[in-house]
Amino acid sequence: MQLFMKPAYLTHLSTAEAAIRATGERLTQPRVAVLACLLASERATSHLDVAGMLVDHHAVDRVTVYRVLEWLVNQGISHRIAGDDRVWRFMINPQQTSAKSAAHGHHAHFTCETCGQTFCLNKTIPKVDVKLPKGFRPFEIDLLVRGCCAACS
Amino acid sequence: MQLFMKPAYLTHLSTAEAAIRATGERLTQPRVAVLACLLASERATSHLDVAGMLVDHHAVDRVTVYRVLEWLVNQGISHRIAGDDRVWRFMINPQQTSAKSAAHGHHAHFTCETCGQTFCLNKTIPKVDVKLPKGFRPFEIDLLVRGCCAACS
DNA sequence: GTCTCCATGCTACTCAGTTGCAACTGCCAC
DNA sequence: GTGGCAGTTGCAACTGAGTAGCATGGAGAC
Repeated sequence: MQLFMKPAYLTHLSTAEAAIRATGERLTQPRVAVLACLLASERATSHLDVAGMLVDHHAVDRVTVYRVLEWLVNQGISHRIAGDDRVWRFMINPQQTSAKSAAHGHHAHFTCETCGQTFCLNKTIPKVDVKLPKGFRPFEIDLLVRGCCAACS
Repeated sequence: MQLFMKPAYLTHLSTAEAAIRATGERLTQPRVAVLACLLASERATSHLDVAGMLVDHHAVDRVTVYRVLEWLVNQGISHRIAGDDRVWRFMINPQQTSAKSAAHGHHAHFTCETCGQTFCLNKTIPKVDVKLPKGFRPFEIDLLVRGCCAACS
């Protein structure tokens, strides 16, 4: 008898598998499971969240979660955000498949000061017009909006 | 005989003292010294940098440095930035004196990926035009530009 | 099926930041 | 100037995110 709902990430396992195959790197169970977690989450996810989601069906060592998340960033599949609580949070890049260039450019996020959750704003890319001092060259622009999300308003 | 140069922050002690008096809170040596350090620094300063600057003339316990820096943020005198290395860095607010509202609004910073230093861009406030999803209310916008600073270019 | 090399899991570690508590001190009232 | 007290500081111990080293395991090539 199954008393608990299936975790949402299980429905993303095949997508995750395909994305990892596309990189040409090794296909392993922890990589598929961690990526499926990110795919299933609409919000920025910490390593602890990932480990928590996996604990029932694909228990993965916490160090491995760290390494897989870093690997996903290196592959350009996801990117990471430094939160106010000194915890890295991870999100799938809008262009899910692995083009490494996707890791660079604009990132825009919204952090709710009430519930602490972080959302990606990349669907509505903000216009930013920055004038830098002489000699400063920009590579990448991160935008973080703090406020109150729809659920907490 | 004085073999070493006077640390730069010593010239800011009186300004720091005045700013702390203006808050109406207690005037203590660690508060004056830490604030003088921030005033003397054009870049974002970590608690370790502050403790290092003070070690010769105003040695302050590291826990006290943490507490004073947090107090300065609460007073609206400075603000803090979460860096890529999970270390808080602190900067004086452009409107140095203590209006608490100064802590809210726009913050714009530039982080050099070569030397790791963070600069404040508030002299040239960038234009940001963000469209948020329905129900999301913004309080504050942080902008972080990554790139290469003038010295490293 | 075998072999090789990369990924994983485990343990131990580092380090930024926090907590608890006793001692100290700035400031106000007298 | 003195006394009292609340807020601040310093110290030691702790927490928790992230990292390093190393033996083992397993994916993929042959």
